[in-house]
Amino acid sequence: MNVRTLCLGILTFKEASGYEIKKMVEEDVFGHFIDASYGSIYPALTKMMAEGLVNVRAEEQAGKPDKKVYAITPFGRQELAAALLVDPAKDKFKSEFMFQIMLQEFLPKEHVAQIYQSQIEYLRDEIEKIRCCVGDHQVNHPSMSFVAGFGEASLGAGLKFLEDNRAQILGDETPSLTLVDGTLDHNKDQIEGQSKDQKNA
Amino acid sequence: MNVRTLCLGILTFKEASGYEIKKMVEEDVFGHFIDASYGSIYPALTKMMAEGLVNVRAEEQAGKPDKKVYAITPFGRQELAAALLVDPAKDKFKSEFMFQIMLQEFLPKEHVAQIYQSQIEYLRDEIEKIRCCVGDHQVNHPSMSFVAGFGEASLGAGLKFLEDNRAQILGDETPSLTLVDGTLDHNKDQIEGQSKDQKNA
DNA sequence: TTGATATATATCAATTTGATATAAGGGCTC
DNA sequence: GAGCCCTTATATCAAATTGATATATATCAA
Repeated sequence: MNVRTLCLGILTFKEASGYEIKKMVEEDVFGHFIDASYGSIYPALTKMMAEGLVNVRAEEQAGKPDKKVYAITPFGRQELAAALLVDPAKDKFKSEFMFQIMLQEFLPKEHVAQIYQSQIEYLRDEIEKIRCCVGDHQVNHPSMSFVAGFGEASLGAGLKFLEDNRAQILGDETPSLTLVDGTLDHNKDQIEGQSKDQKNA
Repeated sequence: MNVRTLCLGILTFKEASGYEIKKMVEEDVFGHFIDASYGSIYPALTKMMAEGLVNVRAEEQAGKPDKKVYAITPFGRQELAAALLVDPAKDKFKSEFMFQIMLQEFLPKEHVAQIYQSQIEYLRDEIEKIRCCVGDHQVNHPSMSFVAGFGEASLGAGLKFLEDNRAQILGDETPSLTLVDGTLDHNKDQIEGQSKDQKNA
């Protein structure tokens, strides 16, 4: 599946600008199983406009550049339906965190402890975001709550595993605290010595 | 993280050819959280050889082309350690299956039923593969069993969700086996319209 | 015998990423 | 009231990566 199909699919839920589509695949329920960058979204929309799969409405805005709001056309829906009628590709999960864990022997203990904690916090955040999505925003769409439920289940199980098997990787620190109320906080073996200005490669 | 780092990481476990590295990211424990294609692996190995990060040993084989077995050098290990000392990028999960489910209204019912069943079987296979990996093959490496455990937990929860929430997407077919202790409740009356079994591949 | 599958390396067009440029507005602080 | 960062918004582009294909041989099955 390519970015074209992805954009068409999103536009069936509501009309949107390229910028908004990007936000949706970053933050919305969509974000948990699809991905795309500006560099592919904008050209895809331009091309699909020329082909009549979408149409545009320029929304003038004080100061900011005009927002180009795209909407899917009947022809676009037709193309989408055709593009979807294939066996979906296998799920793909990428995790640099897991890669680093596999190679922990090459890393300072403090680094491993730090990324482990960050990963736990990241997963908690993601789960929280899904719950918010389902709560406030209209996840009236039945398949949306299904997809959200799946994400919550998977991420929840992963999080629980990380919480339960900390000792396997980090030796022992914070042994069994999560049982009380779920708020583990104090790492007696401090990580504070390290700066946290590491950049992604 | 790029393919270079990925190859170096894998080569710390054992020396391997480009072909074998590809197999490893396809089938081994690695396969559950990293990915790479021939088109990126081969050039990466060639370049890293020129840079002294790996070295090669040509293994002659009857008939087949010589196998070029790559091994990581001390300099390669040094570079790997440096490349790993960054905040890992966010996990990324891609699922065309979920995308199709979100857009099920554009798809024939039978197609949805078919991909749903395939997805369940696919997840069962993946979990089985992980268990095999841990069983026979040497997952002596402690972090390998950790990573395998994480995968099993996440995939297992996802699989259970699909099994338990079938009705939410497919209407009703194959209704109740998991209902004994399950949390889902509001399934009193079902539409018994179609009970065709679809076990197509 | 034909076809399919597996080992093995390699290339390359097409797609996609990730970073950057441009431009205006708002908010923060000092 | 200047400096700075963040957000909205579109767009481009080098570099990385994919996915498909080519080449060659061996084996197994129909």
